[in-house]
Amino acid sequence: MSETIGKAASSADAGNAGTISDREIHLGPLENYIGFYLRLAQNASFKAFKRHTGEGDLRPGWFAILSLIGGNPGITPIALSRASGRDKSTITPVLRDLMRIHLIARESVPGDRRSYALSLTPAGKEKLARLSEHAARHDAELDALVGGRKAELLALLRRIAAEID
Amino acid sequence: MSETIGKAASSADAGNAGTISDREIHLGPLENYIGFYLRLAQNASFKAFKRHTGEGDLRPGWFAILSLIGGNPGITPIALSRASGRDKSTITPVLRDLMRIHLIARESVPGDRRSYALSLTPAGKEKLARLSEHAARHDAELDALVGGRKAELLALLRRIAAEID
DNA sequence: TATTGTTATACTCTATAACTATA
DNA sequence: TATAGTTATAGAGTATAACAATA
Repeated sequence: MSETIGKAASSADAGNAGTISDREIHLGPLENYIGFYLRLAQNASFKAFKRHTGEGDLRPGWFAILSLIGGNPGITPIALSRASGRDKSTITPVLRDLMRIHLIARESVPGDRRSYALSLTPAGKEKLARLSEHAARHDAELDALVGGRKAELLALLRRIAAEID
Repeated sequence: MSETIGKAASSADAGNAGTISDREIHLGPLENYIGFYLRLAQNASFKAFKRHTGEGDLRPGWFAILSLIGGNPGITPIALSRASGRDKSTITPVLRDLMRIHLIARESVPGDRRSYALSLTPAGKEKLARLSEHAARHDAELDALVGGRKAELLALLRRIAAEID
């Protein structure tokens, strides 16, 4: 019924008369809200991911995009935006950055002059490989936490991602 | 091995020769990354929450804060920041906003002149009650999706939130 | 008319660092 | 010295709306 988040639980209780100390916080309804813990978990995971990769030169949003282009040479920006679950307007600047440092290349597509096909450059492939190592290590950490219930967790998260909204 | 996110799966295939269409996107390693789906699920949940409440006058970050103050009258900003898993510097502006529209009140605490105790005003309690209805409806939607596995999902998310980082 | 991609703009969440006033 | 709170600043993620080019 009473809980504290993260490391704060172990901090000392100041023992003030009328003040609520860390140790006795009531989360109330929040405690059973999936949305609340989804935010906490995602935030923690994001921070850990940045720590694992950010020391180098990765920007957090890049990995999924590079990975999708690497796995789908010729993919268009619009398909990319759908696959990554973001609006197309958020893809443009990422692609611009990746182009600027020559990790990806664009090529016009014969059938449709509005669009273009994306692919990784050799440097992009190298970078993706390096990032993948970091990402794999990161996800291994998550895997260790969820133990044998990873498949179920993924299934639930996928369902939430797909069916809500 | 092949998957598409969200509603894009049902969009028409343009049938262009060299282009990757929505229907055939390979997520690759991403498909088994907890972090990837954590982001998608959290984002979907967040959008749905905004849709449920945002029509009114709620700002997304407010609910958790109001809820924590409501459940812990006299709580201090620093305890609030720990309970909500955010840095103290992110709490200040939220409290300022909530003060400005008179949903919360502050009172000095006898033992420590650096800090102060927070509580909901009558208007704050009313607002929290109204928001709680929206939030409950939102979480009920999530509950329906996860069915009988809510307890396990919460346990896993809590563990990720607490032990990563 | 609808779609692809870009741009402009804005909002939210979050953090770090430097500061003050206390403790 | 260490902690509570504030401020300034910055960065990531995301979205909407309006636009040009093309379908």
